[in-house]
Order: sequence, then C-alpha cells, then structure tokens
Amino acid sequence: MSHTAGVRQARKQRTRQALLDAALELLEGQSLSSLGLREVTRAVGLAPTAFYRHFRSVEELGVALVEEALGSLHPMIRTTVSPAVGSEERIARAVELIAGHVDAHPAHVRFVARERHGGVRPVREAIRGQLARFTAEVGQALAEDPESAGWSEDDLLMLAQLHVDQMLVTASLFLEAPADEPAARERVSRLAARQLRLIAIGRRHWPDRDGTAGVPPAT
Amino acid sequence: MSHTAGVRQARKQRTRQALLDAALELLEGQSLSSLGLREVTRAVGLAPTAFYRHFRSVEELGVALVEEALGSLHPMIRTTVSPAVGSEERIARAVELIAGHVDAHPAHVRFVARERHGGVRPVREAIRGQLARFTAEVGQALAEDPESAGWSEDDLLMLAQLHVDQMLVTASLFLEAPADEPAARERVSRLAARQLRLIAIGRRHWPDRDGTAGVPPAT
DNA sequence: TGTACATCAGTGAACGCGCGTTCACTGATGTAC
DNA sequence: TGTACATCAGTGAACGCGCGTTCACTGATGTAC
Repeated sequence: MSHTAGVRQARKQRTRQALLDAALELLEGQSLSSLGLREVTRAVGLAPTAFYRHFRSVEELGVALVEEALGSLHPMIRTTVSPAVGSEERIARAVELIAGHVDAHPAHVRFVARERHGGVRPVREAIRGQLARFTAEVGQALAEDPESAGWSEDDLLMLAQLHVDQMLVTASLFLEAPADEPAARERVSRLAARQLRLIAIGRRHWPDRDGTAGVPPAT
Repeated sequence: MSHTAGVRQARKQRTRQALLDAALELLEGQSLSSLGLREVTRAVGLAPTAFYRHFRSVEELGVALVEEALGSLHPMIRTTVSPAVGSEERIARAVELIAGHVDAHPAHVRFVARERHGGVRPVREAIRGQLARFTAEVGQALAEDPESAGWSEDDLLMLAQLHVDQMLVTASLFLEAPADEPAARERVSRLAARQLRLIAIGRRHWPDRDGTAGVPPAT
C-alpha cells in the first residue's frame, strides 16, 4: 500500500462524477435552467455547500456535462458518416449504431437534444462548438471518399451538416420510441434508413445541372 | 355605442394576450421550465394572483403559446414544401420565406426550437402533435405534385419529415445569425439552398435501384 | 330609462417553502523533516 | 518510522429572497325586470 498518493484527489474526482451523474439523471425530467444546486447535492447525499468544491454554478456543471455527453457521441458521429457513402448495408449499420448509442447513453442524448437550444447560453455555445468540431471532422471523412471527387470544400461541409443534423433528429426519435415497443423502434429505423438513402442518392447525382435545369421564366 | 356587449370579455382577452406576449419575451433568455408566474405578471403590471384568471399554471400558458407559435409557422411550412419540387428559383424563394418568417416572429421560432425537446412534457407533446399535423399536410402537398407519381405514402411522409426537420434547422440557424450581419444571413441562405437542392436531387432520382446497387458480400 | 342584483377580472395580505450563498468549522489526507 | 504543520473536501447554521398558492375583498360590467 505504498503508492497511494492521491487518495484525496481520487475521492474528489469520484464525488465530482457523482454530481455529474445525479445531475444528468435529474435532467431527464427538466431543463438545466431549472435544475437546482441543492437538488443535485441532495441526490448525491452531500451538503449543498459541497457543490462549490467542484463547480462554481449549475451552469458550469452543465458545460462539463456537454464535454462528457459529446465525448460519448463522438464515435457515433464518425461511424455515421462513412456509411452515408451509399451502400444499403452500410446505411443499415449506421442506423443500428445510432440506435445502439441511444440505448447505451439515453440521458446524454436527451441532454444534448434538450440543451442545444435550451435556456443556458454557455451550454448552448459549448454544444454548438463541439458540434461544429464534429461536423468539420465529418466533412474531412467525406472528403477522403473517392465519391467526393470534384466536390468543393463548401459543398462537403454542407453535406456534413446535413448528416449531423439528420443524425441528431434520428437519435431523438429513438429516444422517444419506448424501449419495450420494438415496432416503434423498427419504424424509426426504417424512416432513418430511407432518409439516409435519399441523401446518398442526392449526393451521387450532385450537382445534377441538367436534371430539371429550370422552368423558362414567365416574364 | 349600443352594441358594446362584451367589454369585459374583450378586456379579459387583451390581458390574456398581454400575459402570452410577456411570457414569450421573457422566454428569449430562459426555458419555460424556469419561467415563473410572478415574473410574467410583474412584466405585465398585474398582481400575481391575476394569472389564475387566465391559466391554471405556467405549463398551461406554454401549451397556449404552442398553438400561437405554430399557427404563425403554418404558412411557412406550406410554402416550404412546394418549392422543394426542384427549380432553383423556387428553392431560393423558400429560403427567403423562412428567413422572412424568422425575422417576423423570432420569439415564436425560438420558443418552438427550445421547447420542442424542452423540460415540460405537455408542451413537448403539443409541439409534437402540431408538427405531426403539419408533416402530414406537407406529405399531402407533395403527393399532389406530378413528380411524386409512383411514390408510396410512406415514402412521401419520409420526405415530408425530412423537409420539416430541415426547415426547423434552417430557421434556427437564421435565429442565430445576427440581424445586423448580412454576411452571416447570406451564408445560412446559401447553405440551406444547397441542402434543399441535394434533397430535391435525391427525390428526383429516387429510388435509384441501379446506382450503387450493393457491394458483393464479403463472405 | 332606471333600479337591484349577479358576475367576475383583478387586488393585496399572508403563508410556508426551497432556493443560492456566506462563513467559520472539522478531520482526514498530504508533506517536510 | 514518527512528529508537527498544511491542505482542503465536506459540514452545518444562518441569511435574505422570491416563489406558488390561499383567501376574502372590490368595483366595474352584465342582466333581469
């Protein structure tokens, strides 16, 4: 038992994590802007004042939750993009991946969906920043695909944004589908897959300058 | 001045509207779940107890706001769908329409974006119900388009949902673009137009059974 | 048109409650020697 | 290994404050005759 230096630090880290976990759980039924510091410490079993040893405010805890939540979303986003390349099989795998992620981290997904446009500015901005980072990564992954030959960087980012938004929409649909209702889950899966398919087709034929080039001006 | 019966009723209606307006304004900086009844009456200049003459709770006021907000969104949604048919000019008009609507009703748009996944269940459900209604209407409008020949009702609803979600994403991007920064607005416009274009192309080539039919199974 | 009574939107005092924040504290862990 | 001192995560009392809700009320508007 010689090398136990850092017992205090480890304990502090555990308490901090307990606060984050308790907050996340409480946030399933309310927004961050109505979450109270006392509520969180009560759930953990601490005196209210202990909160200040870890966060300056609930807002700051919220920002920490963003890092945690979007860290957990990270792998999901990366794996969503490459399947978008086109093949049916890969689309199906992407949808399953989203579903699996929502099952594994429902509270994180709900938190991000809720606070992305929520009432706490610093949290909104943290989410926006993280999503921008991810979108850029997705754009890069798309650029590496041979199908993207000739695409401008702007267009790649546009497509990346479409995918990221689509992924969030799908995740939030899975969140609403009760876990004990496989039919509802299946409906969401099929919807998401078809939407990804339509986007993939649009990508394949982009920019399609000849398709319906334009109705002759009426004047 | 004979036919003035209903002075009381008209006054009550005006007070109710003042409460709704004040709440909507207060909600630009916070979520519904943290909005207080006293806050709202204070903003209007009424005693707190007057609130109960109009709403049973802030939650109920929130549901009333949903009707108001999505009533104002209604024309926007209808006009967004038909332009999605394909022509460049019509896409541009759709994007302008969204931008104009956000300019005209920023608080309503923010409210819907924020509370769609917010912490107050009855409000979330009211928004979901209204959006489902609109999506169905959009699907119907799409069905009337000659380009939809051969589309299943399921696929039309899928496309409608894609458009409605896309519209909300675009509206919320316009919301974030400062009104005094035309460059930011222009960037959002161009992004939204290209995303609509990609979706329109995907629609035109749907279901594209031959494009990239499938990679040969590896096993 | 005038009178007597009913309705009801808005008032103001009062309540108990949980909130965020302050402060001086305690006692286990860490460190220097 | 032992001792003396420093650090600091967590405590508990206390505070002032704004909250939602109750209640009996007031006085303008509505209605019946």
